[in-house]
Amino acid sequence: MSKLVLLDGNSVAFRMFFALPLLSNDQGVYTNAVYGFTKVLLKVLEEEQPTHMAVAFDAGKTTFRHDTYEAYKSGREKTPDELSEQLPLLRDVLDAFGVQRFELENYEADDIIGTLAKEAEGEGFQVKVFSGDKDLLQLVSKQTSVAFTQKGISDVHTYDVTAFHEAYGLEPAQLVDLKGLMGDSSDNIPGVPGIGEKTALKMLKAHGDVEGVLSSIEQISGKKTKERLQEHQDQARMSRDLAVIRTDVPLTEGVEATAYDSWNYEKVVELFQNLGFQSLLKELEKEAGIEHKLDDIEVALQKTFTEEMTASPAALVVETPDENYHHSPVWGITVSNENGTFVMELEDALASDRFKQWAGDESKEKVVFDAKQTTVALGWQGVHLQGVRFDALIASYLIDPSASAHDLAAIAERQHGDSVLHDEDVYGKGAKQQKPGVDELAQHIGRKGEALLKLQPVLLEALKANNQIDLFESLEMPLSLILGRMETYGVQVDEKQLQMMGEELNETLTKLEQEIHELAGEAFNINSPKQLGPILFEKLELPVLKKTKTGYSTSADILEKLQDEHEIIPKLLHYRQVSKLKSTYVDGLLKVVHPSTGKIHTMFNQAITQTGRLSSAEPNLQNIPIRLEEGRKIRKAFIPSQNDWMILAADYSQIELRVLAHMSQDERLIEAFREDMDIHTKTAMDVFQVQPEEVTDQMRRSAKAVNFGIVYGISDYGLSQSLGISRNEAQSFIDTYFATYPSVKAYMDEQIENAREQGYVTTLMHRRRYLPEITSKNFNRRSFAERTAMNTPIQGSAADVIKKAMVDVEQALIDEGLESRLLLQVHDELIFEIPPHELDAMKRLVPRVMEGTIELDVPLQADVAYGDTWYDAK
DNA sequence: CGAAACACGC
DNA sequence: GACGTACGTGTTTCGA
Repeated sequence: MSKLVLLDGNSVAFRMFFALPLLSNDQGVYTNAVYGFTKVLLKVLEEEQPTHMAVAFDAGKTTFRHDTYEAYKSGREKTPDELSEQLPLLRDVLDAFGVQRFELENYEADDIIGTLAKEAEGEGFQVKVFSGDKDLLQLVSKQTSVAFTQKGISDVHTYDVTAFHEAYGLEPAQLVDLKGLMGDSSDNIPGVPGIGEKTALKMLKAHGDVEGVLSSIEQISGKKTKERLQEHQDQARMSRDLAVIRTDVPLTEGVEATAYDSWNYEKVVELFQNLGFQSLLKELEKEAGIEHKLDDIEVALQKTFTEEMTASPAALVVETPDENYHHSPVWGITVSNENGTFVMELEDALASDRFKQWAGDESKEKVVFDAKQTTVALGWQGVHLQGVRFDALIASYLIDPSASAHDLAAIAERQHGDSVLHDEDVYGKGAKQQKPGVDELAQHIGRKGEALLKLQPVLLEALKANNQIDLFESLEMPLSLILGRMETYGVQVDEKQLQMMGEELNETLTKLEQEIHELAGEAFNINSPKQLGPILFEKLELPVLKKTKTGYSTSADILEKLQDEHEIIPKLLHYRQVSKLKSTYVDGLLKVVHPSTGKIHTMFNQAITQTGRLSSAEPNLQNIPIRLEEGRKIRKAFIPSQNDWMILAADYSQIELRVLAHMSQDERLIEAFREDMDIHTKTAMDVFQVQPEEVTDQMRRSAKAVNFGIVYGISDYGLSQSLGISRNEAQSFIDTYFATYPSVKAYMDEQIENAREQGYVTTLMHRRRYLPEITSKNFNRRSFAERTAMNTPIQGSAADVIKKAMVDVEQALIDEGLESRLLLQVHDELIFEIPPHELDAMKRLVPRVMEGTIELDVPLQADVAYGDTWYDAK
């Protein structure tokens, strides 16, 4: 059967413009709307497989609708220049794809679509319309369905007759009558004042259409409604007419001209190159099965580690194909220096004393990508690596943490075109990963070594230009070695303890499961929100407070509001909590215990967060439960690795707010910290203007939430959610806070100003975060960038401080000849294991070093706790 | 295999 | 007038 796909060009481009960040290509032309439009087009062509296709555009400013109603679509904001300059490009896109386009003076795109759809229907076509707004829904019929993009590119809602009935309870043709009565503010269609969607729907269900309603005014209930209908009869008729999509537009060509065959590969490639659509080009190549070939480089496959390989500096690659370098095999080693590029099998390298000596020689300079991975991977092979001077991963991350893919291939591509293939393209991914033949492997990892050597001076220059040499050399590089040691050393886990807890949790789960099924009256999978939703909100008829895009929301904050509605709720909440503990923390941790040592070796990612914080993965040891006692018990399973040793934890008190006090120079905040006051109580006193003894729990809770918001850059909405208050109240809290601490306000404004002027904000130690969206026309994007501008210097500087403390603590341990070991970092907290005889020394040393690592205008404070397990270090 | 929903920490 | 709202990691379910 023939299938015609019709796309509303302006409205899709408009949606995409606001949905996507303001991208521009290398000539400075904005391309986000074109990009989004192209994505939609590609998707439509692939998924719909149309035999016929056309895109309609609005032409000119005025249409026949303005003849009947001058104010049609008035009051709309002018199309931003950034968008209108993209519209001509859409035509190039369509031409390259060989898609017919239509536009006609005096008519809107909607009318062209209506006309083509009608004609196609007459010829027995199946028709599908794509648009960014709902006006076109009136075209829905047996043969025609209408899809509109909600937000983003992938979120598309399709309406056929059935779906339309379900959504509106009307016939598609009645949509115009609906608009006739209720109007449409976006098109400035007046409708009947005072009549909204509810009333209009009710009347239409009873009387069919606008005429039907008007001729039975007497039967309409409600005096006001009656009066309004009487008074605005003509306006209702006119509004209805305005909403009607024409199906008789005098097009010069009809459906036969929209026949679609396929697109021309060369033309599309050229177009994408001009527009700078790298990712789309890649997709094209993949689909066309075009393999990315690079010219072979000269690589020497070595059996022995020769003298010429020891030249300094050298790039070193230790190829670990699995993401987890603690367990990954090593597929090969590259050394690249002035004498050439050399690749060795691991076994051959390990058999070479000269290699081990070279690796351990501090004076032999090594350039690597991911110093921690390289050092740790060699460490597991019994090779002690020293002399690592430059880590391209960390350099790239410091230069711009947002540069999404910090993999060598991507960095090399950015700096000097593609010279390294992506691991995925060489090895395959997931279950399909495979070790290639020696020659292919040698080429691949040889290229990595060469790229590294070339990259190093370029990245170094960029670091210099950013004033980040000190940050790089004195903070992040030393830190990466420390993190590597922490990871390799690992944390001891009491497996028996975990297993016991697992059994207890299982019993609780079985019991709760039974009770929940009983209360629900049927058995179902409690872990499935999709099954749980209907049970709660249909079967048990609990009030629906929030929906997700796929169904009912059953998240904890919603369930908490339903606590008293049904006794199943508390049990559900408990079930969720216990099930999380069991799966993530008991089973999850047991799964990653190293079989021979009984230890857990996490990986700290030093190059991922946008603020400069670390993250931890496989397992994540930065989110072990603490808030609720039941979960906190998990910490009993984290124990010292040697008999009689202890766990010692030291955490900074309010480090972010102290950093804020220092950077903003706010006198009240500085004073509060100098006098060591409880900061939330102090904030409550200042904001509510009360004496210390008048601060209620509620006041302190509110103040704490506001401080939390300051630290994490949450919005008025976020604050309102966490306090369970309205958005307005939340906003007025924030306003009062800023009025109370004017220097903080000034500081925040200054950060936003910085971001606007330089494009980025910085931390105490020159860490950087770019915020291009600070100038976005999209309110959300701009607001988010503004909050980020305020928050990143605070959170990022706090991250700087604790990172420096880690470097200092490690040095102090060496200087003092202590055996205590740093195990973990949890953002504002350091965790050690210590021999008992070092307890007194560590109790003094750790806070002293942490507090003294940097001098601010407020004192830093670190509190120490210790015990036999992590649980007891409280 | 990837997306969505949910939950844990800071 | 609506937008969709700290980050990062991990588990489970579910549909392609």
